Amino acid sequence: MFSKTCEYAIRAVLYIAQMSKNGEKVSIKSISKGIDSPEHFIAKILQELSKKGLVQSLKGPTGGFYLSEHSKKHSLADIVKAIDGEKIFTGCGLGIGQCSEEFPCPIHNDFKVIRKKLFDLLQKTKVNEFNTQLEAKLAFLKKNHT
Amino acid sequence: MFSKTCEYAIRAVLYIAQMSKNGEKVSIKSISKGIDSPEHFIAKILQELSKKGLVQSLKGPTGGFYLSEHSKKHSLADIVKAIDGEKIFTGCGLGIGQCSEEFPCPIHNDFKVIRKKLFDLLQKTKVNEFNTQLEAKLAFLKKNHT
DNA sequence: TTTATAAAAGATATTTTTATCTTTTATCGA
DNA sequence: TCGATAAAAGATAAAAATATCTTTTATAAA
Ligand code: FES
Ligand code: FES
Repeated sequence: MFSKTCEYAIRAVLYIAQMSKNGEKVSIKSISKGIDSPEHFIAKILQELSKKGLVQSLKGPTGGFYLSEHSKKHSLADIVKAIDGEKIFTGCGLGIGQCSEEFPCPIHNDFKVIRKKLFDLLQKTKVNEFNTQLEAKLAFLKKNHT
Repeated sequence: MFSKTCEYAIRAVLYIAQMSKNGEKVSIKSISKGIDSPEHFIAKILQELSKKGLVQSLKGPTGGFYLSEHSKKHSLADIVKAIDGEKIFTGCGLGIGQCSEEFPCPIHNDFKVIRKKLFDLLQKTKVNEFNTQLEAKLAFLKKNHT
């Protein structure tokens, strides 16, 4: 569905949202452990998200990643777009050049409904809305939640 | 959503279904043109689908690809499983080890609904059900339908 | 001001996906 | 039986995704 990079990205942002909710900053090491991803790889991904303004960061001691008030309101769709692009939301399910009503692929009519539902879900979901669930361990960001 | 390989695979099978509906056989060259895919690449993919019994083939002059009565009843989900595996139907949307009710990721509850809808759509759709639409040019398998 | 820290940036490596090319095998028709 | 045809099989190549390592820069605290 999403690229691995994108999966890591979403999990990282949700992790940062939870861990920084009272103004703390979160290190790459902590994120890497918290979402079970390769440390250097998630660093690269966060660099990209930082450039695009989806997360904030500060260098140096006591530095780390956090979310501005604005960034807390970003949606999961924003992250997917930043990493994987728009294809999943607007592209043809069978990969013909362009999705269009005029020259539809065979599954166009059914597929566009599902694609829309996926977009709506990701669009309405904001990155800071899972903080309490994560805190209460009612939701998880990695397999080994021990 | 699907890999490029999988997109080609589905389009190829739909093309074969249409072109071979009266017992004709379809060459790789024809398929490659009909769905606008690299000739050698679609050959490899069809080899795989043939091994797995999703399409039939015959070598030699007048040879080519076709669908047995049984193969005509296969679903798009069967093709997706054969090429991309089950991940898209059963895997976690955020890529944590396993999707489970017990240790769900934050989007689990919403995501599983969409994943299910996608599966149901692909499962109920059989490869031979677009023959007349394709014939009538009401649906297309490539961008340049000229 | 110096030192330690942590992210940014840049370079490199590995793996997987996508694509191409060549040789072999099966089958048909002459 | 022979030659042409078309897919199967195997080898190789190119591109993209994933991952790692090293150096640089910014920042804070001592
Ligand atoms: S044309 Fe294929 S999904 Fe719209
Ligand atoms: S655990 Fe993530 S989708 Fe079920």
